[in-house]
Amino acid sequence: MNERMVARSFYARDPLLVAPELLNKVLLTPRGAGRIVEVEAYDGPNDPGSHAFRGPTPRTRVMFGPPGHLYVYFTYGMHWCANIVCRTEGEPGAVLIRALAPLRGLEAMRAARTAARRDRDLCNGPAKLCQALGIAGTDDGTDIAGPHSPMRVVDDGVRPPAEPMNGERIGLSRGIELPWRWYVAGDPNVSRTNVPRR
DNA sequence: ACCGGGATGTTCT
DNA sequence: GAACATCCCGGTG
Repeated sequence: MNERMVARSFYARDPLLVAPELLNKVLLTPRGAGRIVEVEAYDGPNDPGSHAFRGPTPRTRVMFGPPGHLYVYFTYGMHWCANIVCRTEGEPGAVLIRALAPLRGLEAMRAARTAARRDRDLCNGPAKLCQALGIAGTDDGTDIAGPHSPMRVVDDGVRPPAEPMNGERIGLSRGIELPWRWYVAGDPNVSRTNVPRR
């Protein structure tokens, strides 16, 4: 199947526009690949739920850089989560990848995620997919939009859903009222469906 | 199925 | 010292 790489200009926009358009695109890594089925937008200085809300810190500096790079952060003392940086240098914004439908590298994913009892548990959460694909702190700042990036997003012809599911983001204490989570209706790899929609 | 609590350590107040 | 863009396990129904 024809795979077209998502260009940097795609990411150089408002994360609220980028997020739903990432649905059904494919995240490619050296370890495996998966179709993006759930995302959340984080709107930088306008968003109390964003790590960038209070300005840059050593941890969040990548989010203030150019678009098309990975912002990978460590949380709860054991988990990594991965975002794609949006907008442009000095104007932070990001899209958190929350779930993938595994496509390739299933054996490696199973080996990396011994707690997963079924394949749908391999990548159905932001930290799970990082564990499955081996994404960690060393990947913070990785360019995923360069001509030879080993990690990148491709469009394989499956279009984003015309009417994605949409609702409040998960796990936040601030900015929870903003409906900036999108996911593919009916996909079994979505982390949670039992939450408000609109 | 649903719910509650513990794990585990970096980041920022 | 508290918060944390989470996950896993063991309880109950």
